[in-house]
Amino acid sequence: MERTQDPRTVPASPAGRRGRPRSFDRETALEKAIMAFWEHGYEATSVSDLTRIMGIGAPSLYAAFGDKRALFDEVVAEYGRRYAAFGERALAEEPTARAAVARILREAAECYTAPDRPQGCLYAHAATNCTSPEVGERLREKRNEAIAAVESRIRADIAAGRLPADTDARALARHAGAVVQGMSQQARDGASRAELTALAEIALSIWPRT
Amino acid sequence: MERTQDPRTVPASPAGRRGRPRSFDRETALEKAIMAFWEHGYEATSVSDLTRIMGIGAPSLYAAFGDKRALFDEVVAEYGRRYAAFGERALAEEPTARAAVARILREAAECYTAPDRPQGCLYAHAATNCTSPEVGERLREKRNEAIAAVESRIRADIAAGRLPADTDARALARHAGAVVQGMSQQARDGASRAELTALAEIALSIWPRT
DNA sequence: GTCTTTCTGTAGCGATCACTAGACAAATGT
DNA sequence: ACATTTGTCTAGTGATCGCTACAGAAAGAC
Repeated sequence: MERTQDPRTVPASPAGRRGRPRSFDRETALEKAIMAFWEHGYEATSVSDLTRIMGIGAPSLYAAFGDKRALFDEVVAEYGRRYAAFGERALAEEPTARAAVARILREAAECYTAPDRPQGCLYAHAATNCTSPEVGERLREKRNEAIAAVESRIRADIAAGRLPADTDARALARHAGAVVQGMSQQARDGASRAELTALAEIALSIWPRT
Repeated sequence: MERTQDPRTVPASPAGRRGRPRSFDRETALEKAIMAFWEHGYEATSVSDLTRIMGIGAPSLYAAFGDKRALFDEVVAEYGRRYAAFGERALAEEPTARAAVARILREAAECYTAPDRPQGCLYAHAATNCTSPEVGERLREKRNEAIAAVESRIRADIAAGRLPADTDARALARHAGAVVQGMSQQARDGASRAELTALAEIALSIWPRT
């Protein structure tokens, strides 16, 4: 539990590592995998797709990442850190639930239509209709956790008197979540950034003005 | 072009049809296929899944429906007639765009959480992350057509003076579409009918009171 | 140098995919 | 009766799936 670090996640070459060093950069390979899963989803991205896109052989992929499922788990985690953190940041940094949701909707419109990236949200689309139930369940939890986080932020505002006491926090959170999820779908269906932004502004008008 | 009717779609047994009659009911087999594709999506439903669920052998399936792709096309068409027609009906029957959208959102909450049926909307989920691009494109068109239909209904109301002249019809239609699509996702993620109904009522509050 | 360790490339594993050839079964037409 | 037409069944097609055995290549340890 001291020197034993998982050899798969280690950068391979720096001092102490014996044997032939890895011939590819693990991080950039993971980034390619993120893009592939993001665009085509878990099932529709085959291991041979991955090896071609990542530029490595299958045995190298399995040595570095475990198996397809473990690679996807790592992709989901890294995607969360790199591309889906704007939600948590907004909830943490904005002074009110309304401001947080407003920022989430606006940033979602931008994030989901960023050029040179797959459109929409990986959490929403990469594991729908999944043969492996656990993979689908993993992203389902991510979606429900996101809605629950908004809900508890709303509850905090209600408790602080910033929102009416009879506010239906759960429904309000589900509404925000539904709009975000619908925006992701529409981004994949070809909606422009301007269209999603206009959509988001309309959705925001349900919130009582502060 | 007169007596030649596609033998695959004909009920098989009534007078005039020679040869061994079909040993299963084509309509109920199609209904089973609808449920299977609705629940698991196009790719995740294998032909052997279908033959097991429909209770027929693979050659019978291919003789009666063509191939997997043609069966799915027929499933989509029948699903549209049986389960997704509430949208068109609302747009045709309600006196205003607002009333139509209100009815669509409320009926979607019910339709997407009907017991003993797959949750959510087949159009929204059955062909995401699809290996075959045409299949995915087919349902994408359905989704975009639905939004366009709402948009033109809104434009009619604007032209008739029932909505302000500066109303952004496209954004308003996309908003309604996003809410419906998000409701479908959340139904699949476990939301109850009551939760979706509450969500829908909130979304409706963006519309100016008539 | 040689030994050990680790990674890479080839080549192929068994399982499943969508799909079908061919033999038999069951109806109608004459 | 018999021929014709059509459906069903068994059994299997080639292709692809995720994954890996094995041999050779490239590094540190001695």
